[in-house]
Amino acid sequence: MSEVYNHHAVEKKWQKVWDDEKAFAAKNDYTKPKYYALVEFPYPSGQGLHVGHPRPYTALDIVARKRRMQGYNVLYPMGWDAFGLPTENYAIKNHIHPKIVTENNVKRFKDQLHSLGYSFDWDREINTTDPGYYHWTQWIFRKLFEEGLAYKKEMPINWCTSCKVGLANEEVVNGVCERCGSPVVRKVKSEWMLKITEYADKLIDGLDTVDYIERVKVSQKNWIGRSTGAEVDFAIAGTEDKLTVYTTRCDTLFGATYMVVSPEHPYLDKYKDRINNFDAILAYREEAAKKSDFERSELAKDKTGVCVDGLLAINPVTDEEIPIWVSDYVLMSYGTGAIMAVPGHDDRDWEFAKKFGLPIIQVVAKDGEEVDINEAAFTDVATGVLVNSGFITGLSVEDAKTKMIEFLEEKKIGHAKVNYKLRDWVFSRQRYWGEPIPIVHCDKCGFVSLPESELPLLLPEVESYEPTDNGESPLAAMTDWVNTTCPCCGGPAKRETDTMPQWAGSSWYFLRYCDPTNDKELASKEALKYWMPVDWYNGGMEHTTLHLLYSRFWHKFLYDQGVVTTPEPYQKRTSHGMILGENGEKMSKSRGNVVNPDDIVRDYGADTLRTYEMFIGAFDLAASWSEDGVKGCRRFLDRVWKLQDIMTQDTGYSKDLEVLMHQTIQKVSNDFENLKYNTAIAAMMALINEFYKKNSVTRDEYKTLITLLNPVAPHITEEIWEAIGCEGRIYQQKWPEFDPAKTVMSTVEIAVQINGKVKATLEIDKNDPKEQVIEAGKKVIADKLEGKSIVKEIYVPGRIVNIVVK
RNA sequence: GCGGAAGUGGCGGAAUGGCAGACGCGCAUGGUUCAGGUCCAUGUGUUGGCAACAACAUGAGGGUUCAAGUCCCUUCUUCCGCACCA
Repeated sequence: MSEVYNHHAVEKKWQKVWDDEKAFAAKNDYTKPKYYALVEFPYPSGQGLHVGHPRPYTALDIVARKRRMQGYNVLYPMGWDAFGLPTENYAIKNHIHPKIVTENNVKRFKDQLHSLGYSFDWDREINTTDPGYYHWTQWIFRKLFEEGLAYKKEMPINWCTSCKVGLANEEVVNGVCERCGSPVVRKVKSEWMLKITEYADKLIDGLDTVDYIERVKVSQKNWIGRSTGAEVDFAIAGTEDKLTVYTTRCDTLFGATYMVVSPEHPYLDKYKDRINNFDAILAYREEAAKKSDFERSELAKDKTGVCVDGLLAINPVTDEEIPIWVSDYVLMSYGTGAIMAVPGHDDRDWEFAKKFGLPIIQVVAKDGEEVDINEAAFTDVATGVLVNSGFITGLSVEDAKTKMIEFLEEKKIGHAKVNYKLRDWVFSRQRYWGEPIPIVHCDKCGFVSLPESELPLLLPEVESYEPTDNGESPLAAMTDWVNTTCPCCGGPAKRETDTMPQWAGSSWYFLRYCDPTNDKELASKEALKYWMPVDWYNGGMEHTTLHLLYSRFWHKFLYDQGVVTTPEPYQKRTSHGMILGENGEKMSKSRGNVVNPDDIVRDYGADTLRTYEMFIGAFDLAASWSEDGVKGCRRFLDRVWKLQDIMTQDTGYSKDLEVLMHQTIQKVSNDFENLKYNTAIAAMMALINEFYKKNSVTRDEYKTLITLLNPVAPHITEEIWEAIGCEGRIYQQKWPEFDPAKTVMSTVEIAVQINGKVKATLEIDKNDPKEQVIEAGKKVIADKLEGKSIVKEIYVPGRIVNIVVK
């Protein structure tokens, strides 16, 4: 009899063996076929690993282990995204240097990951806070600056009142700080910006060349928000100036009965002498400025505005004078900050016109039906036909747009135009624990980047990491660090004191894994050429419009610079669902439903945790934790272990299980590729149930089973491999193969139906001809066919006979 | 409002248009055990029936089809993004 399976001893034993053997180190042999599997590297928080982490890590560990068994040179690396606010806040509170906090957290995370038996190549471990790493983060920033893609701009930013730091739009959630939940207000500050908008088209178009799950592509496209339309100039009566608007519906130009400009529109100041109610407009602008973006949109239902008294615009196709209004529903940050209002055919304009009694006229009618535009705006593009619109009357909306653009371009009063919702990326943070921005400001030369030889620019030691109330980084107080000389003219200059956002280090880390210790370049050309692109990248949906988009942007920039050799960083992107608490709610301390993976590893073992997290449900959907489910997986592994007691020394597969063996190999192989880990494990459970039913398993059947199971439960299968006296290590074995011809039984049981309802079953040979099977089927249900007339007979090979009767 | 995902037993969840509920949990009965736990066997969608069996079942309502959880239309609910983007 085999001993009871002792996960403590077995797991420790094999983890040490794998370490000693450097079992999972990627080889620098660039002649072998490669496979690069990647999971998002964690932020080493003080809480330690969460049971959510192992889900994606295990999934790609399975892929990585399987690929090695298939003969690939596999790169499956891990590292630490270690700059960031929680560490800094902890450091401030406990008076410990963030570097020490990070070291402690990393150690804890690493121990935890190690205890789970992942096949990471720890020789390639990276840490974004390591100067040898952020050297190259700064190098890329420098390059962005040199190419004009990094610029400093005075602008209203999202300011977190508690973190005392500016946030990117992506980091503001429902008007509060994504991280701490404190309110976010607008504050004008001078910030470093990255021109991600320059890459908007490339970021959209590149999506057609990669294998990402559909919802990731859709969200990135929506976030970038490309819209095609036209810019149109409206003359301002009595001036030489034009008020330019952006519209996606230039076909409705004849229906523009007024205009609206954003409260911040520069023309308001330019023409203040002509505006009779300028005080009212200033008051309105102040009101609007006080509101955060969130409040503006929260109050969206109730439109507000002021008419600009003294300025009139001229509709360029009707030549009629129309009023100009100011309203905060027009955003200065999108389009031109001004719109033409077509209340008949735009819901927002309609609402505004109703409220302020502005004229609503119809210029689009529904094809063949009456529409009452006094009841609601008519906005349907598909069925719209132009009316009351001069030279475009009678055309469809699409045709009218084309014709109108031709007209505008000919008259030089407008042109086709593409706009994006995407904004440039606010790239500076007023914090200590981030990469210093390698720029100095010189009164004579302006902003100057540090020469490459001065990189890395080390983060200096400071006395206090507290952010300052005036919004300056703690670095600003270090005058002897701040004051420097200009690399350009040698005169006095000041260093930039803001640091980079957390997203900087993670925007290129996958490149560093290819060549992690290189001190001459971010990675050698050779290494990049061999390893890139990442073949399979799995990560959270929450990063779709943040890290995933940012890193694609940086990578495309580096591609344009000739630094990397592929236009896209990731060939395939998948996403895992969240692990919820037992009660189906999100795990959180306050809900008291947090499960610590250490406890599970201690009580049931790493293999059980891995198996359970893969078995819990469809990989891409959220799943609730269940301790009973964990026990079930442990029971399965125990049953795999105890197969040793019924193993025979027979070779090959036994006759009666041969088909099932081949089917299982096929199913497990396919399911591992298609994120269907749960059904792969179910298939292995079903297989061992058959072994137990027979009360025997041949040596080869057992070897195949544990080889299939090895990527999921690497420790126990390694131990069994050794215990039953097999040569070498199981991780070095070849992935089992199946013979497609042997995945089908020669005899099958089919269902016999009358009118689609099963009435009997029938054993047939799969090669029996159709007529013979139908006859046999009719025979089985002969009594039920009496007195009925047969209308139709259907045979689905190997599945069903259906007799249709009246 | 727009976009995305999901609604199937007591629970987690399976089902290239072809026998709905694989696999697991839980539960029930029996066995092993001094006992509890473990482990083993059998059963387990609902309703009716001693039974064989029959009828009903994939959020709701229609449709296509010999055949629908799956395809089409209408509709309800939940979750997650985005949200005055002209």
